[in-house]
Amino acid sequence: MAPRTTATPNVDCKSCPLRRLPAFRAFTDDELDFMVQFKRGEMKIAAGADILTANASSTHMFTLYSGWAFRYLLLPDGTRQIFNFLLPGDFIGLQSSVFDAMEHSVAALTEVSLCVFQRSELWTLYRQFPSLGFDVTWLTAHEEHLVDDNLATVGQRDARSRIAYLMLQLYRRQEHLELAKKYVCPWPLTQQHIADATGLSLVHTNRTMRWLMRQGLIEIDGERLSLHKPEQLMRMAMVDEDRLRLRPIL
Amino acid sequence: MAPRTTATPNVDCKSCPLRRLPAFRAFTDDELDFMVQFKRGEMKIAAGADILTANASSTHMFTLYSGWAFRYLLLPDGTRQIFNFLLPGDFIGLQSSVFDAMEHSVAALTEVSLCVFQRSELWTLYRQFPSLGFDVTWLTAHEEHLVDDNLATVGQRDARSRIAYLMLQLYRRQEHLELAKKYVCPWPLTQQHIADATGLSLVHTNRTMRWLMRQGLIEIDGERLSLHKPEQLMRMAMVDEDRLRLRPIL
DNA sequence: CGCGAAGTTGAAACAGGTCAATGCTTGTGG
DNA sequence: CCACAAGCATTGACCTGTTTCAACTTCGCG
Repeated sequence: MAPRTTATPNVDCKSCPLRRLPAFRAFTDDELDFMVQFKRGEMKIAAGADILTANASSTHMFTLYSGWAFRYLLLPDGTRQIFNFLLPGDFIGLQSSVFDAMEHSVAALTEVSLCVFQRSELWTLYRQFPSLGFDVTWLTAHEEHLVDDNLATVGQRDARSRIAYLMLQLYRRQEHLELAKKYVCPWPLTQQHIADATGLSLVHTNRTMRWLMRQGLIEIDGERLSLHKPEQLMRMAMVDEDRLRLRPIL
Repeated sequence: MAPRTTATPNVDCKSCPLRRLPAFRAFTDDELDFMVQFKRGEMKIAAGADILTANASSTHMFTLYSGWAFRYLLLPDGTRQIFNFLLPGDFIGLQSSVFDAMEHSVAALTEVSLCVFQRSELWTLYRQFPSLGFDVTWLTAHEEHLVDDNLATVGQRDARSRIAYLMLQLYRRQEHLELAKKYVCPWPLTQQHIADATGLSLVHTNRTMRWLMRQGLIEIDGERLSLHKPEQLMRMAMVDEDRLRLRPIL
């Protein structure tokens, strides 16, 4: 599928179902009015395609509306580090707006739909709606926090722990968005994605996942992940209960 | 040395020598006026002491004025992951302002002096000076980028590469601040810091550093690091020339 | 002069990486 | 409808980078 931009939005921000989720803070009418005209359209990207490419400057920014994406970097030796996975409501491309260009790329993991914003309008947003400017900072700080967590995972945890951690984190985030419940969630990742996110080799990722399955801790069937013993997984992954936050969405 | 706050600033923002560096963007008079009254005082923290502690909410934010600090997390099993090192001009404690509390801690690596800001005033900053609000986002995005790099390093590089990378990065940042030149720079880190930042064991960190020294690639004497063959180090660390950016400072 | 923090080194164990082969789907074109 | 290719998952055998344990040194400092 080719990327496609629709000039006339199919979804009006004011009636956006994503925005209505209890996970997201309510906007004022003025803020919503601004968002409506800030939004430039919508766009679909096929699974596997890049949304933004490292070192290329883009004139657009996006909010992920549906599907999964991931931020990553290709190193000179050909290995790929995935920094984190993006779920609906996540903002994409801020770095390319704040600096000239980004140092990393963003790719669609599944087919993805995006709300499109004009980079040149970002400054207007800061000027006219300080509250939205603050939201942009919030989202950036939040994403940094996710990367921090991933760094702690890759730096300090062993293979079992890393994979358990990743699964718990992605389950939690989906649960928060009401995309999952009862420790069962969509799971579009290949083992290669998991390997690249956790810094493990593909082979060892496979072995470790098989081990987790044999222990009856997890189960994967098709694109569906079940966490069978969440408490035990959490102990293994050394995660504490982490508070869910009310968050902004653009 | 006990933490100490001086009510009357010794350094007026308007004549701040740090701010004058070519690395930092020039502020307008209005912005400077605002900063003067935004700043609440100064503070010194002894080497080794925490500046901010995980899960504790602080009413303050800081700009690092002199010395080194680092952001870190203690995992339940006692290991420590250092997310990144902070140098003069870096902003500290945004996460604790944007969320309720931070998930990580920040410690002084050397003795440190800080400019102190009131968290409750942050909102005023966004409202009255969109340009400064944008700067806060800039700094947050920039820090995220640093963590991204560190994650790619820990996830994909081997021991030699990780340590070479860390040294090059810290040299570059110091050079940018005119704290170093000719591939020689201050180096207050212990091997334990390096180990915790790179996700290596202390012993292996030591062996790897010795190896780098025996190869004549680096030299450490006291608190001074020399990079003897920067091109070779860069190849080993797989770093490309990275552009230096004009950055804001608060 | 002695103590603690930081650095150094050897030896042994092991977690995880690499290489290589195999199987299982799924889609596609003849 | 079958054959074949391509992507993904799986497994064995072997190898090595890194960890662990333990000892010993060096240095700064009270």
